[in-house]
Amino acid sequence: MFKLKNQRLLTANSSLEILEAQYFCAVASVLSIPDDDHTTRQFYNQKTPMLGSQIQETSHLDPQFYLSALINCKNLHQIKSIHSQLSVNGLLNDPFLANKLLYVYLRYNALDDAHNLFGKMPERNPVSWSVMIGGFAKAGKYLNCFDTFRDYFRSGQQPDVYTLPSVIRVCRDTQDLKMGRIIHHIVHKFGLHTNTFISAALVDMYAKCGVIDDARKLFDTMKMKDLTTWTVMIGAYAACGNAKESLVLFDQMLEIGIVPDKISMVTVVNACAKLGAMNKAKMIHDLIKKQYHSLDVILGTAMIDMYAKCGSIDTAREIFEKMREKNVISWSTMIAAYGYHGQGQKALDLFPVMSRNRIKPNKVTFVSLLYACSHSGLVQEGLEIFSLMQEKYFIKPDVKHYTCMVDLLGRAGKLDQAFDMIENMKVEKDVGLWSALLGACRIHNHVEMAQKAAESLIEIQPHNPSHYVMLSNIYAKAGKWENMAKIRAQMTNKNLKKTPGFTWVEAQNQVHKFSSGDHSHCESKKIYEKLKSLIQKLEDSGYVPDTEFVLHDVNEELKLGNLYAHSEKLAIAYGLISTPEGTVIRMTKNLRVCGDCHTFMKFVSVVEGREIVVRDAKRFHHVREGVCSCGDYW
DNA sequence: ATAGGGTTAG
Repeated sequence: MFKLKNQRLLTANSSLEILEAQYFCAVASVLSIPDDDHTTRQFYNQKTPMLGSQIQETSHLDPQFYLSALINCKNLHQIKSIHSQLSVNGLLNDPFLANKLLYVYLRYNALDDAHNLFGKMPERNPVSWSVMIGGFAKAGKYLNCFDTFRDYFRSGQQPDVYTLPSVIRVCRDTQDLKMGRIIHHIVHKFGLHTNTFISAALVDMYAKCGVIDDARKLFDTMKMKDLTTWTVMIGAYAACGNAKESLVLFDQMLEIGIVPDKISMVTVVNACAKLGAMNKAKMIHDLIKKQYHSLDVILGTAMIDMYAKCGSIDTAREIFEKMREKNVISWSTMIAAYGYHGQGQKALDLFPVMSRNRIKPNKVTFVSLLYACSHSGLVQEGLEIFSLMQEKYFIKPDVKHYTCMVDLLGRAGKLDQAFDMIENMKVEKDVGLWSALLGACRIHNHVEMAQKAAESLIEIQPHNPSHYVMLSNIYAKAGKWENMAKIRAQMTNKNLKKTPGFTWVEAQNQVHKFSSGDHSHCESKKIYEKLKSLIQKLEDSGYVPDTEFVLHDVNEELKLGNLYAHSEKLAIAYGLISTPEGTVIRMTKNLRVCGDCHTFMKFVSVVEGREIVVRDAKRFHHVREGVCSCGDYW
């Protein structure tokens, strides 16, 4: 029998039970756990078969015992309790124990306690330093991290494979490319470039600092590439808008026999979502099904997003339903999916269900909800959500929430109300916000307000040609030729040229990329012929293209190219895809915004009866600065 | 003992 602190007795019969009880008593006394805490007791008992043999009656002075106690700590209070006992028993001199204590403090985000301990540690070895440096890096305490790294350097130590990844991580998180390159230099100087931890961190750093080519160069020179390295590179391409290359790399990785884990699956699923490539999506899904019985939250959420963006909202919902654990991101993803599929009411319906499941909405959830309202014309509902968010959930609207509201009000024709909202908001106004207003002005032909919006856009981004084109078009429409000339002159003076927008289409398991007036595709001739005949069919049935916002002095061919740029994907689809008659065209983006394109799509779907998946050009990073005329609506 | 990669909006 063993006695606990509060003198209650614990009975044990078999030798194993004696060990269990012994272990539990010892742990409980160190951690100040009451002996009637059954859950905790069960937890420790489970560990007993492995650890029991190490436990002795004199465990209070046994470093090994404290080590396991530290590993099993459940809260900061317990850690502090151990800390003081280690201190009393003079065990802090043991670098193993002290380092573990330091590490555990950091794991519970007790940065100050950790730093304190670090300062008082009688003996600091390289592990202590790397734990502390890593802790600062993870916590986002960049200056502290660099300072400690420097001190470590100065204390006569060399940078090593444990400290450098943390420092490189800081360069990544602060987007400090300059420092990143310096560290890279140091890595070479100390001959550490063969370490995969360091190289993978460097590849990641370059990628997240926006120099993807440097990342790739380093990646290509690496002799030993492990799964993490591949994952970093695959994710990097997806993030910079070249998701196609992500999938190429993923295939290469599989080919050389590297088996993906959940994290790399998430990365490639994300790439598929960005591409909107349904066939690829299904292949990845099969691969995942083979390897895993169930989806974890993150992988499941990524899959919901992927299927929704590839056009299959139903499969997205199925996965959502099947997921055992769902967090706020899973719910927001599903809500957003209904939003851009134009099913605003279904998005709204999910909200109370989410609350019933005790998931607290965050600001992104509300962006998704408001977005859903604006794309389904649910004005009243949107206004209600907007005030609910502030009054019940105490979430302050940021510029994205306001953008949804401006979009919502603007599309509904309540332009003055939208403008008032912009005037009165206390958040910094950005490009997206003014673009939303401008879009609404275009729909409702409000020239004066459009002018204000375009001017604001130019003020924020004086070097973005698309804003000048917009303003010029607005002046042209209003017959303000002098103003228009001025704007055109400004464009010439600043040497601004219009950059094309891109679209992608997936046909027969291949992803094709197009831009306006682009003849680079190998089937280009066929595509343009098909396009021409489609346009002819359209015009025969009374379709009048909207030439209003095309630059006025461009030649006819360019004009046509611009107007129908994004029709190319239809054309290629008709040239290359064969699907059963009567299948409807599935869009990943709600179409109700533009009568022209909608009419066009509907018309084509009736005439041709084929299925394609079209992706929204605006989702791609390198398109963001471009001008998409018709593409805006797709 | 200490180090690198993952999910939602825009």
